[in-house]
Amino acid sequence: MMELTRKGEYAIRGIVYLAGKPLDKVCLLSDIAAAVDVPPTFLAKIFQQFSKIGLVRSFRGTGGGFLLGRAPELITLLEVVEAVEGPIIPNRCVCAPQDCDRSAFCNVHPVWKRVQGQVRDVLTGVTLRELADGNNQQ
Amino acid sequence: MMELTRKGEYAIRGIVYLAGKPLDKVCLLSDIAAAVDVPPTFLAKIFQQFSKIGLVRSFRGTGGGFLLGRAPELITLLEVVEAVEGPIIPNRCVCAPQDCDRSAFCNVHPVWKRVQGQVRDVLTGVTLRELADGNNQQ
DNA sequence: CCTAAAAAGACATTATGTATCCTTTTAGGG
DNA sequence: CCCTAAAAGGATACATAATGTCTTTTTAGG
Ligand code: SF4
Ligand code: SF4
Repeated sequence: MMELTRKGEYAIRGIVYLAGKPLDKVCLLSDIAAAVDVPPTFLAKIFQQFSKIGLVRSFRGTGGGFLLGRAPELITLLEVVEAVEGPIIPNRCVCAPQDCDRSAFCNVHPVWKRVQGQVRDVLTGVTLRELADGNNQQ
Repeated sequence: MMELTRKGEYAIRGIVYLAGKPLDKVCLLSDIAAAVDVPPTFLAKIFQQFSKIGLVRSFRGTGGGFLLGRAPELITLLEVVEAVEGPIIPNRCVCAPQDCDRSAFCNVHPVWKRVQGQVRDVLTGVTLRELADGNNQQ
């Protein structure tokens, strides 16, 4: 239960790699993919998603590539995860109580709310800066 | 991400229903399924799993059915969830660091450990007694 | 023995995850 | 103005997991 998908794992690897580079260093997708050991075509899809919401910026054509959309200390792990995995929802009713007609009197419902809060808190408390420091720094 | 499956949801509904009954009241699967609005055949599979690990006790044949394996205040939500969904694993490496050769220098790894701990803490802090009280009590 | 009820196992269907491939767009450089 | 590099977008293929259902077997009471 509650398992991150490959996509999410790859997404984190990729963007943490970027976070370890200078902010203005344009990185080739193929280089990133090779460095973090992710299928390049898959990572391409992931970075397209990142690009759409501004987490990374992209440049096409010769000399193109990717760089981080913001300073790594301003990007939380929660943002990254939710960008590719969708919102943190331990149970359907957390997001859509109206879908379950038991939610009115259900004592389990608030527990999932609490789980959601805790997970979000942990992930919000971690920035890409912290994740990048100590390893792929150069 | 992190979404409970139907199976998990159904499992909780079913066992919470049992927890709301007297400890010695044998309940028919068909009755439970109807009361908590779950496909009976599916709930049967779930309760078989519960039965194997002693979370519920079962009796076959005429007059048979299910009852709770222990007092509801002694069964945590974590037990119930892990029984049907498997362990709480936010990422593969939490359970098997050796599977990822990056785990040695990875700063993300401890974050997932923390997530796991928080979720488990929340679920451990809730017993079936608390979940049953206030609604299907009779 | 007959019937009620759970256990066990096989099967069917759908949804999700995990990619790959091909075509199109964009941009730089000669 | 072309040629090439590189990302964007769309379609597709395959594997795995989720969500059930069905049938047969075992167990137990009356
Ligand atoms: S029964 Fe309770 S926990 Fe389950 S989906 Fe409905 S509100 Fe949520
Ligand atoms: S890279 Fe880090 S977070 Fe990802 S699987 Fe490996 S150890 Fe875990």
